[in-house]
Amino acid sequence: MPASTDISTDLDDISFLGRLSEALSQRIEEQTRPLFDEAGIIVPVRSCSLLTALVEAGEASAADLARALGQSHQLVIQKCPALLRLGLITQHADPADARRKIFRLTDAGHDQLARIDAYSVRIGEVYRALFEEVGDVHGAILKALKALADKPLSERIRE
Amino acid sequence: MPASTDISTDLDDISFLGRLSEALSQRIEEQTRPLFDEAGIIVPVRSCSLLTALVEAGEASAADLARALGQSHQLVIQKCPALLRLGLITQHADPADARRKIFRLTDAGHDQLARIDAYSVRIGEVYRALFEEVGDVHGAILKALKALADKPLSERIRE
DNA sequence: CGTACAATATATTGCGCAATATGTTGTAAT
DNA sequence: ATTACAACATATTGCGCAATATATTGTACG
Repeated sequence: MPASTDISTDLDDISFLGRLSEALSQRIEEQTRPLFDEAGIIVPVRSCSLLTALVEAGEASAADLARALGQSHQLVIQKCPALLRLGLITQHADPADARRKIFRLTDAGHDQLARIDAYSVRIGEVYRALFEEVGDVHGAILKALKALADKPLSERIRE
Repeated sequence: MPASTDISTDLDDISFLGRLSEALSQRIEEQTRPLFDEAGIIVPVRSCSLLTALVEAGEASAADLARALGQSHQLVIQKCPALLRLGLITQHADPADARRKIFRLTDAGHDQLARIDAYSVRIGEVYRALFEEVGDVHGAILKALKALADKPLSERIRE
């Protein structure tokens, strides 16, 4: 367990917001894993979206999935071996294009997605309640992301 | 450069907030490094707080720094060799306790902190302006962190 | 004194991601 | 047809962090 004590909230420290948001990310991930374990979900938390994208596509290559997810296709390829080992996906040669290898969900993969799906409504409620409680975290982060994309810190500091 | 395209904002996905906050953390870090390079700051972005804690303490062991920073002392010890190599800190035996090794800032280390310090006022202004623009991101994240510490996701989902 | 235990430092290993490099196969231009 | 290039898959390497294990030294207590 990471040391989850104080985090500097000093506005003059350029990284303080980075540290805070990273801490939130970690906390969510570390609270998700036990939840998945209880529910018999063996999918790596970081690969859920991959499976979701795959079920939506029916079948897809690593490059397809990467495009769908906005990730690098190297990252997708790094994640796939674990999913293959867990028996959640299968890999096939593409008869039409020898470069491509096609992934498909197995029955076990569908089962896992169904288990995840069983939580989705409740999860939506939980997050909405959380935002009610603490304010619109995700809206705020989205806006901050966009603002920093439009005008990076370096530019802001020069003005 | 990480693929910085779309990120799922689907509330029903338990990890969406984790991904969002991680993206923010990454964006800040990747915008900080070039800024540091311009300013002749060679400190690893993630080790700034370590140097700050060290200058405040005057001298400190890895365990001291870990306590001050709320990090594991293993992590501190992992960061120190790089700072030693960069000539920013020195390591000394503690005459009073052979277990402890004491770190001190070198002149170069003080110089680096001075360079960082030269930005701090401006950085505070930039963040305040950012929060004016997009809302109180850091307040929201802090509250979310606290809320999840008080009542974890698993508990919230069961209710 | 000696024995258990606490505190410290450190090495090792594993995980997830980024970056880079390589090799293969399709495609388009000449 | 050859040549160049694009797309794809994959291996390798490195980074930062977490977790574990180990060794050393101090401390407290019998």
